[in-house]
Amino acid sequence: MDVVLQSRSSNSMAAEPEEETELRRGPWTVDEDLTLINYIADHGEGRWNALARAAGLRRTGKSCRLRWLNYLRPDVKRGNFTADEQLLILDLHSRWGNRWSKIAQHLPGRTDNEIKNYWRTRVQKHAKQLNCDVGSATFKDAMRYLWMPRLVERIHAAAGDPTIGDTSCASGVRSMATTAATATTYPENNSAASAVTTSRSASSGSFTSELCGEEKNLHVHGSGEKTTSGGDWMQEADQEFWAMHMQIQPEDGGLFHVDHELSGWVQGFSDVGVSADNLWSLEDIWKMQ
DNA sequence: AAAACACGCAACCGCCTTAAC
DNA sequence: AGTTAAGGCGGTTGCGTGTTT
Repeated sequence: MDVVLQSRSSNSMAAEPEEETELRRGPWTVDEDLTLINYIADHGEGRWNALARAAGLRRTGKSCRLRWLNYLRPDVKRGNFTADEQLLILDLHSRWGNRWSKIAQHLPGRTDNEIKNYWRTRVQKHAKQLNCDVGSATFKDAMRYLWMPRLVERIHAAAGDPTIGDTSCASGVRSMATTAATATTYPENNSAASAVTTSRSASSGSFTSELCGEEKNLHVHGSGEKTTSGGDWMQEADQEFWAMHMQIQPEDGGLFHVDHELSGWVQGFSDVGVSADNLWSLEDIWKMQ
């Protein structure tokens, strides 16, 4: 069943007579959207190839399906992801990987395409800034112990949680436990290493040693952050991440360990006389590499 | 003001699975 | 059991737009 596809760069709707049977590609027009919406309203969705023909749309069934599911469906939620949604994405991705449609099932109104785009544009960008792979232990550490707790802080702050002033590792993860536990249910919750599993153990009292290695609270700097779901919370967490992996002083005066993956860098920094205090910007880190 | 660059996102591609015949 | 078409999914592309130089 060969079809002739009109070039993506050619958006002209003024088809020549001999092109009447050509399938269109590229951005959808308002007319096409209305045609699809009206047809589905009358006849329902499914059997997309037949639907495309019956509706008089010169599109593939696949294209119609994609347009409907990702854009035209009335329950599609638009706009930025909330902190809850971002937290959920990070958590579910940590256990399921790139199973976008599966992840999307737990975010009502969000499409797999949108989540995939979010991951690629936001999350992978930060992995790149940390100069690590998204599958690396370094990145997972940053995600679990800093980005996710930071998101939970934002969720609680937005909800007016008075305990949110305490931004310690323990309190952040403790908060994450309650939020993640109530955010959704996980039909395949079998990942012992996942952040939420960890945080669930946190609620039973063993979180501090699990997450921080020692019974020490890491004091992270309040940055006058906004309590809305927007903002570059990852950037802030990046800074905390590097601060935590340098040998900075916890509240009791002890020292944190330095991860194996980062020890080389840390040594390099100390070689050139760089302390944790002036490592507030990733830009500086890149320059020093 | 203009060119270069970076980013976000809609849409397409190709592969795999499933269902119908 | 084999074939084929449709649906579903993850990966990738390319365009529009905003930002930086």
